[in-house]
Parts: sequence; C-alpha cells; structure tokens
Amino acid sequence: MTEPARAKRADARRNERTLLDAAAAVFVTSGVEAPVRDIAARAGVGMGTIYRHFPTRADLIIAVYRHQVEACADAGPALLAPGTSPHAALGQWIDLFVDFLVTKHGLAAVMQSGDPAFDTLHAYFLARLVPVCGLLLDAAASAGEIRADLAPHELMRGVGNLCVGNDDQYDARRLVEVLVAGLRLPPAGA
Amino acid sequence: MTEPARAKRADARRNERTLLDAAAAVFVTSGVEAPVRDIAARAGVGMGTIYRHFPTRADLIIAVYRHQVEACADAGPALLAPGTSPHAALGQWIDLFVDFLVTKHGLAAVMQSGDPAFDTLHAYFLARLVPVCGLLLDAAASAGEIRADLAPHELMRGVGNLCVGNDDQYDARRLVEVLVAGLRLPPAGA
Amino acid sequence: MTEPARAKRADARRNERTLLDAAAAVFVTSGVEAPVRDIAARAGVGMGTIYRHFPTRADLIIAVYRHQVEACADAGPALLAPGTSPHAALGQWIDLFVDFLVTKHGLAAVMQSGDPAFDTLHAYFLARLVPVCGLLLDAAASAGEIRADLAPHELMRGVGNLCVGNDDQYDARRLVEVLVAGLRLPPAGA
Amino acid sequence: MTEPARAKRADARRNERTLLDAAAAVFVTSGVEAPVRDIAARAGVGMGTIYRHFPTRADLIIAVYRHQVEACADAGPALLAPGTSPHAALGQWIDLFVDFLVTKHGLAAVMQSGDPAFDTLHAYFLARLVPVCGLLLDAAASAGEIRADLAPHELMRGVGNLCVGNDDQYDARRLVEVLVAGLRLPPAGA
DNA sequence: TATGAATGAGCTTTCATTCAT
DNA sequence: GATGAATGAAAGCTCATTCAT
Repeated sequence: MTEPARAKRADARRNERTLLDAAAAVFVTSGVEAPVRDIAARAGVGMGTIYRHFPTRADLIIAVYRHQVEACADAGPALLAPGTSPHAALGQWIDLFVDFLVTKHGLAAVMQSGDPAFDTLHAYFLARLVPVCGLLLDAAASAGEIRADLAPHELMRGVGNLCVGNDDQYDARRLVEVLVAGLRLPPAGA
Repeated sequence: MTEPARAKRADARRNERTLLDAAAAVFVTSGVEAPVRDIAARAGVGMGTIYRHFPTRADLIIAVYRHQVEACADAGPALLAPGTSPHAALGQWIDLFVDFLVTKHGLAAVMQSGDPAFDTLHAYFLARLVPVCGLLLDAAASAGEIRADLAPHELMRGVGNLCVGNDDQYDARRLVEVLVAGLRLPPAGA
Repeated sequence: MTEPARAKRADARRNERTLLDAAAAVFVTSGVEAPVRDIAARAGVGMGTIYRHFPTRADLIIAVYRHQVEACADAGPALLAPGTSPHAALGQWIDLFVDFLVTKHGLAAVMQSGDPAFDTLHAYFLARLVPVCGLLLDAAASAGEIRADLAPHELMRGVGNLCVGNDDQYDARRLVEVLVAGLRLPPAGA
Repeated sequence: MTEPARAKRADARRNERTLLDAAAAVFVTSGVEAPVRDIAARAGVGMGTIYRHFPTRADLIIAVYRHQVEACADAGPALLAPGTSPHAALGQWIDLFVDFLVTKHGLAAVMQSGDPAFDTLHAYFLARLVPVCGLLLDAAASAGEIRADLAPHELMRGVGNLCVGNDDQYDARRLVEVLVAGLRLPPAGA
C-alpha cells in the first residue's frame, strides 16, 4: 500500500531487463536492424511492449549499449596517467572502443547510415565519446607526438568505419592499429 | 539465318550498353541499391530485360564498373617506376582506388555488407585488385619502407571501409592517407 | 463503516468529474474519437479508470455532453410562448441544437457513423431530443406553417448531418437555415 | 507482332476491370475505406496490383465512380431546357447527385473528412460538379426563383452531408428535397 | 527475347482492451 | 478501486522476383 508505485516500477524494470536482454541477443545474431517482431518474440512479449519502452529503434539500441558506452567514455581520462605517452593512451582507448564496436553486429554500419531514424543514436555516441577522444587527441598533439589536424569526430568516424563488417576474414583491430600509428608525426628528418 | 543472329547480337549489345548507362546514372543519384524498376525505367526497358542480362545485382554492378576497375588494376604496376619510392607508389595507387570508390554512392557499403548476394561482386574486386595491391605492398615491404605483416586484402578492405559514407562531413581520403602513413615502419630507434 | 463508503462515493464522484473535464478538453482538440490513453493522461488517471466509469466510449461521450443535451431539451418547450410563431420557435430551437453540435469536433460524424459502438449514444440523443423536436414540429404543422410529413427524427438527423465537418470553409448554420426554411409550406397558390 | 503493346494493354485492362468491380463490390459492403487487403482478396489479386493501378485510395475511388460522376456532370446542362423552371432543373440535377451518393457507402463521409489523402478525390468532385451546380444555381437565381447568396460548393457540401449515413432509417433524398425547397425566395409579401 | 503486370513476404506502427499488481 | 503495462490484431506500403504474353 505504501509502495504501489514502486511495485509497478519493479515489474516494469524486470520486464525492461528482459527486453534489453532479448534485444541484445537478437542483435548479436541478426544485427541491430532486426525486425521488432523478432525481438518481441525472443522476449516473449508483444510488439507493443517494445514500442512502449523504446519508442524508436535508436532508443532501444542506446539502452542496450548504454552501459558499455558509458564505461568506454569513463575509461578515457583515466588512461592519461602521468608517465604514459598520450599517444599510447589514445591507442589504448581506441582499442576499448574497437572492443565495443566489433562485437555489435551492424552497429557500426547503422551509425554511419545517415538514416535520420538513427540520429538520436548518432548524437548520443558523439556526445558521449567525441569529447573523450578529443581529450586524448589533444594531449597527444600537445605532446608533439601526433599530427594536430585531425578532429576527434573524424578519427572516430574512421575507426567506426574500419569496424564495419568485422569478421573472421577481416580483423578490424589491426587496421585500426595501423590507422592510429598513422597519426604519428613523421620523424623530424623526413 | 546467320545474319539475323548476328543482327540480334549487335542489338543485344546496344541494349546492354543502354542498360549499363542507365544503371550508372541511377547509381549516381540513388546509390547501387536503387530499385530495379528505377533502372529499367531509366533505360526504357522492362525489368525482365535487366534480369536477363544481369541475373543478380552484383552482376550489374560489376558490369557497370568493370572498365574503371580494370583501369585501376592496370594502373598499379605502372606506378612502380624505378626511382620512385614503392611506398609512394602504393599511396598513389590507393588514391586511385579511393577516387573510384568515393564517387560510387553506396558501393563501399555494399562491398562490406557481407550480404551473400554480393559475394560475386566482392570476389571480383578481390580477384582483380588484390594482386595489384599485393604487388605494391610487397615492393614497399621488400624495400623496408613498410611493415610486412599486412595482407593486401586486409589493406583493401580497410580502405574500402574508410570510404563508406564519404560526404561533406567526412573526408574519407584524409583518413585513408593516415592509414597508409600508418603502414610505415617506425624509425629504427623506436 | 457507513462513513468510509460515503467517503468513497464522494471520492469517486470527484474522480468522475475530473474524468469528464479531461475528456471534454481532449474532445475539443482531438475530437470525440481521441485515443483513450490521451484522455486518461489528461485526467491524470489510468486508462482502466476510464473503462471502469465508462465502459464504452459512447457512455463517456454521453456523460460529457449530458448537461448540454439536457439544457437543449429543456429549452424547447419554453420557446413555444404564446404569440410566437411555432415555426420561428422551431428555428430557434434548431439553432440551439446547432450551437451544440458545431462546437463538438467529430460528434456529428460519429452520431451518423452507424457504428454499433455508438448505438447507445445515438439512442440517448434520440430519446432526449426527438420528443422536443416533435413538439415544436407538431405545433408548427398544426398551425399550418410547415409541411406535416417530416418526422422529428428525420429532421434532427438532417440537421446533424449538415453539421458534419463544420469549419471555416463551410458554415453549417447557414445550410441548416435553408433546410428549416424548406419546411415551410409553399404559398397557397403555388 | 504488330500489336504486342495492345495485347498487354488488353490484358491489363481486363485486370483493371476486375479490380474496379471488386473494389466497387467491397465498397458496397465495407465502405470506401475498406482495407486494401480485402479488395485485393476479393479481386483475387495481390495487394501490389492494386497499388500499381491506383497508387492512392483516392485514385481507386475516383476510378470506380468516374463514369457515374461524369454522367452526372453531363446531365446538368441538358436539364436547363427552355420552358422548364430553372429551380426545377436544379432540383432534378440534385436528385441525380443524390442517386449517386446514396448508393456509395461512406463516400459522402470521406468526401468531407478533410483527410489530405482524399484531397485528389475531393478536388475531382469539385472540379467536375461544382461548375454544373453553379450553372443551374445561377440560372435559378437569375430567374428570381431562389436566393442568390448560396455558393454552389456550399450547396453541394450540404447535399453531400445530408447523404451521409443514408439507410432504411433515414431517407436522405427527402431531406435534400427540403433543403432545395428552402432555397426558394419567400413570397414577395413575406 | 522483351515486357511489365502480378505477387506477397516482410516491416512498421497504432490503439482498444484486458488484467496482474 | 486504480493503475498502466502488456497484448496483438489491423492496416499501410515497398520492392525483389517471377512468368504469362
């Protein structure tokens, strides 16, 4: 009686958890553009339930991956420990980002699709990660380790693109390493 | 009886030309995944005609771009002129490849989509361009200019990916430059 | 024990009031076919509450407009003051009815939709207003002012129909005036 | 060989006929807003076929009723024979119009719905019938038989509205007669 | 051979209504 | 009693692909 609202919320939360788990599972096998029906079926709920919790697909994707995105964002500043090369820190952070993207079938593709339906998703990623990337990029540039003419969003987009279609035949991580290496300023004499 | 057959063949060829021109035009505006109907309409033929000439979309795309792919492939060896740095040659060739991809709306995306419908397309690209890329890569590696552990198909795939979604907001070419720069061996002392 | 019950009733009544006000407000902006959810939200209650109080939409609409319908019905007999032309009285009453309908977005349409879901609503309107209309109609007919072959429900339905879709482009009231004028018996010589 | 185009066209035409017949039949029972699926099923064709022939519902409705609308429009001027009262001619024409509307379940409603999806339909009706109505209206007004302050589109809208929901309980035609009678100028002495 | 009409799976989205809490 | 989460039927629309003419 004192907590009727909370009881509801607990239920709903449990359900949302189910939904997110189901979506995550379906995303793994069918990609983030899987039919709503499939996700609903997997969760054992009606489609309407998904629409109630996540009005747009972008909302659902964000919810599914929010924790990981936050963790990735949070990890950035910590890598800039004194005594570490900023360029190395950048590389490590990018590695975390690649860890994330590489396990999300189709996420990278959808992020670059330009489809306005995913604008929210896109914006969320940028808002959360670009500043972190910028921090590390600036540090490395200030230290004279890398070229200073690449904006964080460009780098992130490049990394995102390199992660499109990662599979057994194509190791995105290695390519990203090369890309990050390519940021280094050429030796003075070159 | 031999004449009519030949006449037909001439006709068919003319028709194929029309088809390819129309497809190319539509690809420019609507991307390589444009509805078959649109291409047929543009060519002034029925959709069945397209299916007859090009059973799969991949076949059509290949036909549309074959000349350019061939030209790109042919250009590779010529860049390895004596007196030129092989790494520079590689960079120039990659540049040609980027020229090609960047003007084909959606081609890069489709190339990496993993959709089996495009396997033929993918295979054609690899068959034609990977050897060339390998030649330049080997030359640069042998010259000790670049790391030797990256396979040509990996590099091409990376470049292809970087070209996905090229637009005003994102200059794929710059990212590719960084990637190619990243191939360079670190200075001996590093 | 008797007290709590009464308290409940007071509460319930207050709640019903809230519901009706909310419904009325939503009807104004979204029409009488507005989603139940919207009405519930506006009232700050759950949808179930609406269904409890008003099992069908017709019940809700009736409740919302009951006062006005009653007022309209009550106004009829009063217009039949001695010394007034019964036809004029009829016209004035119809005018009141039009006042009512014209401010209820979609009510007129729903009244004539034939949808059995609104049968109750329809029946209520007829039960309440037809007798009044009949009274005025009979008076005018008895006075020899108008034709006597039109049943009250026919006239009301006609007026109701003319009020469908009233807006800036279409002045229902004028058409209703014409209709009422059309009831007049032709001059003897015609 | 000389008429391949024509052969096709004959086929398509036959099919279109089937479609129109099916649509007409479904319109009778379910109204002009019947699901596309139902119409397709009735015609024994896929839904796509309907969309091919009639991209919007308005197109389909227009096609279904075009002949009758045209006939109605054409009939107007002929009624203005010398020696006939223009007001009587107007009445006869309106009668034809009512004949048309009264047999089309839901058409009248949809015509007044304001839904932009039906703008084409609405426009077609207006374009075709308003001028005719105007002709007859003007003639009667010029002859001093009726009031001159009602625009043709107003009258048509009124008539259209009166025809909404015509059924056994409600004889739209009679109400329309009253409306048309109401146009008459009151006797001079009134 | 060429045509393009026909097919229909497949996806999205909305909302009335029910019912567990 | 009240709540509002869940359900799922309905409907719209698109396009790749087939196949009768």
